[in-house]
Amino acid sequence: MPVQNALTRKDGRSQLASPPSVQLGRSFEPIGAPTAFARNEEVFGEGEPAEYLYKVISGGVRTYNSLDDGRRQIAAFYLPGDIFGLEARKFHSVTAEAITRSMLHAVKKTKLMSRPSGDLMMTHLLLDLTTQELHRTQAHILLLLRSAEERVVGFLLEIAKREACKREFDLRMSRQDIADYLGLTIETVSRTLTRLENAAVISMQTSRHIVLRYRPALHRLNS
Amino acid sequence: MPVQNALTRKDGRSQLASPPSVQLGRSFEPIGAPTAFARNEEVFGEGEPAEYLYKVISGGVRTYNSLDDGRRQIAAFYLPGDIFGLEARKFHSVTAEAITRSMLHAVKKTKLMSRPSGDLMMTHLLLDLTTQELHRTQAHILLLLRSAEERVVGFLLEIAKREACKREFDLRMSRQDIADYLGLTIETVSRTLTRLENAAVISMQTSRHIVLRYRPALHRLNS
DNA sequence: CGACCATTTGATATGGATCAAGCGATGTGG
DNA sequence: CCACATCGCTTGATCCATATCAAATGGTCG
Repeated sequence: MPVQNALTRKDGRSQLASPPSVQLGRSFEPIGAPTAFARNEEVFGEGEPAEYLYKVISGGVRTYNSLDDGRRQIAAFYLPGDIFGLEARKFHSVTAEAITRSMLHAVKKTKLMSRPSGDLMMTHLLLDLTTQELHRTQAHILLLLRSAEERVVGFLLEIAKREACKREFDLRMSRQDIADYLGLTIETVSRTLTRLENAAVISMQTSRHIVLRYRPALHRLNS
Repeated sequence: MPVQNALTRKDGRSQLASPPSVQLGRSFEPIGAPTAFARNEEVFGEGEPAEYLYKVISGGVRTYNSLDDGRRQIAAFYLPGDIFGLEARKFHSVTAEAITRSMLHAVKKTKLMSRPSGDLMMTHLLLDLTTQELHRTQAHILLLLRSAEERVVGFLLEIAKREACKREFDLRMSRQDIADYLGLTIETVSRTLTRLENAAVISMQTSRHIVLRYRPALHRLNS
């Protein structure tokens, strides 16, 4: 069931005061039907031509770079409502995969361009999206400098902010995904979550279900 | 003496096939005179309104976030020809300071907007700059995941690519600046450089003057 | 020359990686 | 319906890269 946040209401209009000119939904009025992707299915690969933008309807997507030493750096997670597929160059610099079964809405960029005043609209859309990506990326850098515990807490707060219920939610991604996003090992992520649970800061009914029990501590750790 | 690279020739036109629509110089034709900034002088501070774009004429600039624990994360170094001051929001999210005595050319954004077809041009300019920033930031993330040695080598190659002479150059920034950019301590940066010199991969006449002596080893380390 | 600041070098401590094993849920074939 | 394999996660023991603490060196400017 797709989560509907302020940027993804059916009518495609935001109710938030949009920082620059963020009305992303507007340019993404349904054209064609959403496509289904299976868990771990590739949406596009590094190096392929970047012709489409995608909007997550349900499920979730990870984008990543494969490192030469076999590791994987996850660049971002895209949750329902998020748009991805944006690239600076003509080709994708990351690979995108569904993290769970997902519905994605794809729009060909040239199609957007060809509509009346498409160029201006497209440029604005791209600027908004790029700006948002830049923000996300800068925040990611700041996260990577911190201790393992701070990274994990930062990650939980980041996800919580984007989920419908900010206090209790299911993680769509595996421990390995989280580790690859935070630049940690799976063991460290696991141990850190266990420690947070022991400290009664969070609780986990199952390994994928998180309850943020004591926010002040989380924000203190996230300082 | 400002370095002139392909993007900053006097006529403001690039000779490179520009990836998206990068013609940054064009919009930055001299309006008013450049301003001098002393070493460590602040150009703008975190939280201030972002009204101007700046172009580095000579010297260099660092942008950074102050971390709550007193550390400092340098987001980027801007060298002659680079444009900075771009912000997603209405306010600066970083502080900018001159790393050496620098000449900067400032252009008020509203001024660019008010010129004929200013809005379209401005949007394109912002998109180009934002895209470039996004690239830089993504590359920065990948750098931060590597070992100390790989980070330092990556940094040297990154700087070399942007300097006039790619084999031999002066570092405009201190060891502390480098450390804060790479998420390392000053001691680790220093030790790593010493080790590279002992391995005859680089040489340093002075601590600020770098000669890349053996590229293959550098690229191997950068893999 | 002397003070100051940036850099280097040395000794030790430690957070997180690595290696290894155990556990719990889920699914499959007999 | 149960034995068993598989997969994702957790837990434990040890190791190592980098931080930390401390001091020496060198370069610059008054």
